[in-house]
Amino acid sequence: MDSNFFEKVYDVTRKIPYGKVTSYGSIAKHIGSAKSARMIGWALNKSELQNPPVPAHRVVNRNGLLTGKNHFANMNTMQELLESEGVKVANNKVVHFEKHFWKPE
DNA sequence: TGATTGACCAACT
DNA sequence: CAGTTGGCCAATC
Repeated sequence: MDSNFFEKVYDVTRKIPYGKVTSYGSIAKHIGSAKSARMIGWALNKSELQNPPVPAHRVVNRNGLLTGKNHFANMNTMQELLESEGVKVANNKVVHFEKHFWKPE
């Protein structure tokens, strides 16, 4: 509504199907600003305050690296969630990232 | 109110 | 090849 940016970020992030992941840049690009990927991080940071909560663990950087794991309650949370959904994670990085990569329509 | 930072990405040096 | 800078927008200090 007012915060179109965050709204879109949350909306797209919630649309990520089970066992899929996406990158900040893709979301930002889908929103309209490919360079505002930094804002995605801000949005997801507050995502836990949003209702319903946003699966921020399905959002990784361009390299498939779990850059945001540090912002989770526990650093293992993100990796465990991804593995729990079928996404293999090695060294805080998504394995076969492009394979699990999901692009917002 | 001005300056800094922030879960990024891409280009340049 | 590695480090720095620019860019985007919003929130925090």
